[in-house]
Amino acid sequence: MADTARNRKKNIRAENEALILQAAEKVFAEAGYGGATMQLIADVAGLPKANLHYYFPTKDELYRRVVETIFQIWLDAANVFENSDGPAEGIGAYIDAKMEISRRHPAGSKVWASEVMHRAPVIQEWLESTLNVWTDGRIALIESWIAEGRMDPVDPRHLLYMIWATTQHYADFGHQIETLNNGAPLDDAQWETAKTNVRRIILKGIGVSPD
Amino acid sequence: MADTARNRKKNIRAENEALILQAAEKVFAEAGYGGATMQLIADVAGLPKANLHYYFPTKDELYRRVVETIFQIWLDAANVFENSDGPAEGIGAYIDAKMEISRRHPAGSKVWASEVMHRAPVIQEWLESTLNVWTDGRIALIESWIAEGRMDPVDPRHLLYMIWATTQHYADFGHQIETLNNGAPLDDAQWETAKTNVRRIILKGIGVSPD
DNA sequence: GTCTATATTTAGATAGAC
DNA sequence: GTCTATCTAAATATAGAC
Repeated sequence: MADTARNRKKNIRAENEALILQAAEKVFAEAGYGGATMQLIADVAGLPKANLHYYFPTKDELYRRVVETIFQIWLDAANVFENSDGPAEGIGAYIDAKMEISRRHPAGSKVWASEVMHRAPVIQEWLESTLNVWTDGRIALIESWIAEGRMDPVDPRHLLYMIWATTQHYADFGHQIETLNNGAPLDDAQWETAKTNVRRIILKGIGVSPD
Repeated sequence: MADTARNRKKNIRAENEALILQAAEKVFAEAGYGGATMQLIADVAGLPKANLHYYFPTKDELYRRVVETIFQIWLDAANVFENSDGPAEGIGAYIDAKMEISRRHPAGSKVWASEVMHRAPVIQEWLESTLNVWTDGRIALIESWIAEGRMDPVDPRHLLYMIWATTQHYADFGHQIETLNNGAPLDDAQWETAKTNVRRIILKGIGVSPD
């Protein structure tokens, strides 16, 4: 009985936190940290402002939680890189995965971009540790592929930057892309075209023939 | 005499406006529109806050002026595209010009990115007119190169997006790149490496051999 | 766990002396 | 043209009844 009550409370908490985090991601993405207000997030979430402060004591804490959920998604996508047996599959799948994230989580991508542009007040430590280690590992992997003659001797670091830049552009600059598409979001076929072009140009650019 | 006095006043105005615009660009880039405060901009410019309001009545007006100065720079760079006789020179020079802008005007690039991410409240009209026309013109030019067999039949639109994304990434995500470079900004040699890699991968990726 | 009312701080903007 | 003092609005955050 006590357990049931406790579980019900837990569920309410989990549901409301998820609701608030979703609204916050959207508002932080569209207005930036400084432009976002607790009132607006509350309105989007459909809750009174005081409830936000009940679940997340400060705006800063809420923002931090939003950012954390994002790089978890990115880390998951990074695995396709590891579980491949060559540049065509590994880099190709990584590009596909990143394009899919841009399509499915555009708000998250924008929050990340904004955070980095503002000198990463929240994720600086993570950039220096996790991302740095991940990048070095991927660079080593790419260098081994180059040594085996499976792709051109490009600078792996700048190749990674190009992949990040190009794939995230479809989320971060989605509004510009939409405007240049007569005000309409890319449809399924257009996303497919985008994905194919990005993958083909980059793979050919580094001397890899697609599978 | 009256003329001299008038000119002196004009100079003071011009100088102070330039001083404020420079400080504002920096602050808007680092804090976003919502995070930037007139007080902070005034501090960076070394002027009392009231002076900002004397030269720029509202924060909105000041921001608008900052954004305007940026796309003038971008438009100038776009000309190298036109005055070329083929994809190797035209696209190669455009990439170089955009990389150089990312290096010299990182703050401006960030303000632009932020503006687009927030659904372009100030530049929407300009996106729909000037940028749209410019893009269509460049697409037609690239399509003519493709028809002449001077490059692969890629989708010109997504090629342009890739160039924008990759070159601007070096400004917008400069902090992340710096962090992954042991906390140091890219030096001359590293910028050269970046530029060479970007140009080479993209040109090869679209079937163009460099000059 | 919810929500109205409110305390407190800080922002954008202006008045008015110099 | 400069700058101190100040107004007003809006933001974060909390108190306390329910």
